[in-house]
Amino acid sequence: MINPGGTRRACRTPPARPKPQESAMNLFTDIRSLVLDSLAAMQAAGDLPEGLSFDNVTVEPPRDPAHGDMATNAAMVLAKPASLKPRDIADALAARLVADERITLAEVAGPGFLNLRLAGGLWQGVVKAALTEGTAYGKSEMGQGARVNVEYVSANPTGPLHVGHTRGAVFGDALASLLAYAGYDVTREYYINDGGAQVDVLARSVYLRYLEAHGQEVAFEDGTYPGDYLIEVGEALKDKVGDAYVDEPEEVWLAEIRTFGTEAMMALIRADLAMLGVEMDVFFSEKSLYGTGKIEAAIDSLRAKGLIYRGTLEPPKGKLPEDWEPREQTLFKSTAHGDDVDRPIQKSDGDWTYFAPDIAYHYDKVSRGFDALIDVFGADHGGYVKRMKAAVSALSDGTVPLDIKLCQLVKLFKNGEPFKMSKRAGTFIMLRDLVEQVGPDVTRFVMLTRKNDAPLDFDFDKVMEQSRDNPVFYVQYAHARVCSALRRAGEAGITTDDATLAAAVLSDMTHESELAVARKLAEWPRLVEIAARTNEPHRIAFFLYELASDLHGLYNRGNEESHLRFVQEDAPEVSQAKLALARAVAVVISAGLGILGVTPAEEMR
RNA sequence: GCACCCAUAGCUCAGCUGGAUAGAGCGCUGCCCUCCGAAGGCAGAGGCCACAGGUUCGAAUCCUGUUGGGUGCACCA
Repeated sequence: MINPGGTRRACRTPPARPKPQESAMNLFTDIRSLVLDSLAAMQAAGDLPEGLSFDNVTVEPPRDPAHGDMATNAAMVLAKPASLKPRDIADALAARLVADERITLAEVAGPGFLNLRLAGGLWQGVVKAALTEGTAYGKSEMGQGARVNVEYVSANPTGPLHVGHTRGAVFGDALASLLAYAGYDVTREYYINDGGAQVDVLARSVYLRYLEAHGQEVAFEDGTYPGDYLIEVGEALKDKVGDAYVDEPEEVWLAEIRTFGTEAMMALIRADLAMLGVEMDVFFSEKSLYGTGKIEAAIDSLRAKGLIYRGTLEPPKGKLPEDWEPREQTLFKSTAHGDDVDRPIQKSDGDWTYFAPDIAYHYDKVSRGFDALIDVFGADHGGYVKRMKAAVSALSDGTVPLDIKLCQLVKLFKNGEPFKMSKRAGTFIMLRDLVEQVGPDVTRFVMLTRKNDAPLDFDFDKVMEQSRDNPVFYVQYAHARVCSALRRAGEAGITTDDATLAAAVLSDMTHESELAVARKLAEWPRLVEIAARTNEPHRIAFFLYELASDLHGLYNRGNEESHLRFVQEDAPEVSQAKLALARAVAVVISAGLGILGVTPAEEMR
């Protein structure tokens, strides 16, 4: 619907073909290298002592663009270890920097900042990089191909996904894409909790629907799932086995129906995820850990490190549970790896606790050779973080970092009023309902406009609104605007393919509104690295919003100053220069939205 | 009682490895369509960055404590 073809073709941003040697263009790292080289030269000349660490030297965008294009803190960071005045270092550094053709001005400001003004040609380089590299402009090599496992969703296979799962699904998926973009080798993984008591409950619930399919009246008591989604599972079971289980006791059918039901639920969940555009690389079954010696192997590994023992835990402080009694259990000495108390891995009856298979699962991940693990949990699992980190630390001897990202709750609103969800009243909102109502793009983007650890208000009405109030439309509108301009230019007979635009001369691009856009574009590769380093994909969403804002500002400026317009029918070359910048914005928006899993609109309807 | 997360404009939120005069949106006030898409833009008002100490050239950011809110807390997942 968005993409009927024809002239809009020119606007699409295909993933750039892999380049021979990925020469990731990043103006900030380029200039930082220049600064470091200059500092080294100062050392060689005796202006700076030897043996200084330059690790804390940064080159970053200044808070106020009036200060310059970039700023470095080098003088302030080095003043103390070098026993020199910041001002003196800054002056000497400035003298060396301006000798480089890329730096037109370097002035000391404030407590010792060095503000840099860059040669105009550098902006041309940024635009050109975006146009020739396409959405690969901004890719980083910081990951160096390290293997990262991102586990997310991992909802129990007992029913369809609801809104709570949606946030984790979107977050995990965007994080995985972000890390891939930053040069990591990413595996997206889902842990199926198909080994515990809750799948027995599922099996019994399916059995009731099965009896119902045979015309029996059934009652859903406490401890069974009454959801309608099991009706067709019961019917499917009837189709498969006929009346074979109708009058049989649980021992006969439980195991098979458990498998049958779990598979049906996973099919449902996969379909839900597909609606959101989420595709996993690996579905890992908890059940596969049982009876295969895998749990025992993981525990043995810990035992070999002296971290398993028999003991009795202290009762929790404060309110004592009613039925508390001291028990001797098999414990994991998680306190040796930063946990608050040791954790039981076996119940008093000898069965494994839920923690044991989780240990085994993470042991498996470590064994598969991942360099880093990331778990995405709901905030209600916050109390679980320390023991899981302790387990991975112990299992990998501290060599494999585990980062656990907690996603806070999603609060639904309608017309500004909290939307109460109730399973009984049937007003519980499922992922499917949400996506069908507002679409995958809106769902995904909105879920990413908040830090993962901050609660999220999701207002059905606001999210459908097409205004600046709604960041999705705001960003997509910017992209569509560029597409529109390219279309019009095409109609005016101006050549607008990326290769032509990349060659356009931008030398007269001097207006502040244009420079603001160029600076923002230059910041993209840097932002990608920051977002990847912190595992925070929301930074991408905020960046895109700001980039869109700069683009809209420039566009509207063209209404007052016609020389800024993207399309000037009587001046094809000028148009191409303007369009090159605009098109570069579209490319970066396209790349950013690609990471978030949102399709860039070529036209607003 | 303990642990983890959070506290920034009237409201909803950004804020990078500690950096300059703390930024957006909404709402409020006033402007901009004979002008490339006004689904947009420009300008203005609005702050004790919860509080108190500490670290340092420099703290919304790091540390300690306090207050207020969320989540979790043996034998369930």
